[in-house]
Amino acid sequence: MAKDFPTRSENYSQWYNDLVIKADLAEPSPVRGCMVIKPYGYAIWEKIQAALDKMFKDTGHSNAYFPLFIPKSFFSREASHVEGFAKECAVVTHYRLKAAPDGKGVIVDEDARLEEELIVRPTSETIIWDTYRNWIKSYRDLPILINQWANVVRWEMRTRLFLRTTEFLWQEGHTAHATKEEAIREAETMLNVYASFAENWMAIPVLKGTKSPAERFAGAIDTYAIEALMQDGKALQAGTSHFLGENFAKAFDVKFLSKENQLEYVWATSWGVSTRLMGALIMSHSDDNGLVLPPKLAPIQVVIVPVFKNPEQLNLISEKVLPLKKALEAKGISVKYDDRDTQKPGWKFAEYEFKGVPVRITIGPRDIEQGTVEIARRDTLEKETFQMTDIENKIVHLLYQIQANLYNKALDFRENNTFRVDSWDEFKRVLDTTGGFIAAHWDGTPETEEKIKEETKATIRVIPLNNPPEKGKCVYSGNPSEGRVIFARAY
RNA sequence: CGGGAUGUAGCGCAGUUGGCUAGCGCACCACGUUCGGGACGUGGGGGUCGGAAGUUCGAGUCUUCUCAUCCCGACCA
Repeated sequence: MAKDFPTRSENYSQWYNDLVIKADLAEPSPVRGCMVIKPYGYAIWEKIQAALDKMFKDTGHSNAYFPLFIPKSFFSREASHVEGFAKECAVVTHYRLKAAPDGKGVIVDEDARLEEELIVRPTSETIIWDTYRNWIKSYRDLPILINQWANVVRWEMRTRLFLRTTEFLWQEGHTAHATKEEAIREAETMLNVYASFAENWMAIPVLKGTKSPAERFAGAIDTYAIEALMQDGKALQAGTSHFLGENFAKAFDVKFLSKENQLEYVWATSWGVSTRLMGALIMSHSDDNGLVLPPKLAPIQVVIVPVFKNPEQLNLISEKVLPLKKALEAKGISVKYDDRDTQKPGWKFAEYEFKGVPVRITIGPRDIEQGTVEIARRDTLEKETFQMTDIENKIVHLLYQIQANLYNKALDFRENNTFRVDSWDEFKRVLDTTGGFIAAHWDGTPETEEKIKEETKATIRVIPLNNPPEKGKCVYSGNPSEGRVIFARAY
């Protein structure tokens, strides 16, 4: 199925696209910019969801659900928020169709025009803060710590499967607090949740930091983000957490009476990750043989492929495999025993390799004779033959090893592709050769940031948290700088 | 929304200066031999050539219009 699969060095974006489609993760749909997420891809998303959902709940949050549609007037309430999203909103103007006069199909019924248009949510701050107004009267009602799993729509010009689609799935947390300090702490907590998820589950090392004012979320006082480096040297924003200050409370008139009987505005945060994480996962670990999945997020962690010539042989093999499968499952491992006789072993090897299954066990007549199995790992493509005894503990250990190896490989890659740069020529040279993260001095002005973006397409990805202060000269303007920030070309 | 390209079977493509029955590879179906890294042979099914109009005895091929997709820019999680 994956013959004629391009390599990363030949054509990285073609490699990515083909990988997504041929590994059965997702495919383009009849609707421009929207994708169909296929069962195998959705199974990975479900694992991501389950892990994150638990982390949200462990940090005190509850799930709720708000409407898909937002009255247009809500958007004009917070000035910078409108400005940020106005250009990419889908708008519902009518609520009825009717038969076309010529009898061919249906047309929009002009008599069914909505008095106020509805916006398909690009994000839910407005409708949620409009709702919170009624929920919050006293400091006793705070904090509110809510998350929702939802789909949103942003009418993007150019789309790519998972990385940027018109409709995408995500979670958005929206919290309300009595004090500024508590809200900031919340935004930072969630950034740490995201970072820890990325590193421990996705095996992707990330940089934590804040965004420059130009890259900030529309309506935020401060935007925190985790940034990952992809194999082609481009950065990918993998999650954001915003401190929204009192902006939305003021826009939607959400006030509470404090302990001191003072009427005060509520402090807000919002934070989200999307199906874009799937893109990050795919691009971080996969190779020219296809997808590579970290065991913790692989829908199938172990696949068992029998090698047989006839049903009698298969029966002999199954007698060994079924107890092994049970033993592995008892250890919480998801196992697929592919005993189909409609595909050849070689075909199955290639298939599961392409789909990134971390561990493959092969059992054939030879093994039955010798009491062995062959174990192949996807990350290194190594194969080894082991005695059947105590094989389940070996597998458990191997899965841990693979998870750790993928993280370390990705970390090595990032470290080898992060450059301290002090001259403008070097800055441009790095971008045009290897790409990667560039730690450079910046004078702190939006003008310089904009100029750099115009000339190189590189943007400030993050101003790292706990950035060590370091006096220097801006790589572009030569003006004084207080510390290095991270530049890169980004997705 | 600018610049470039492409639409022929599910996918990837060929199809000459217009010519008679539209082809190839992969995939699919049947049978047989195979089965420890994407098997082979034989036979088979599948097309209003993106759409509309026009030129012509005759259009996949020429003309006009139209729609769609992809790439490159501006915008973005």
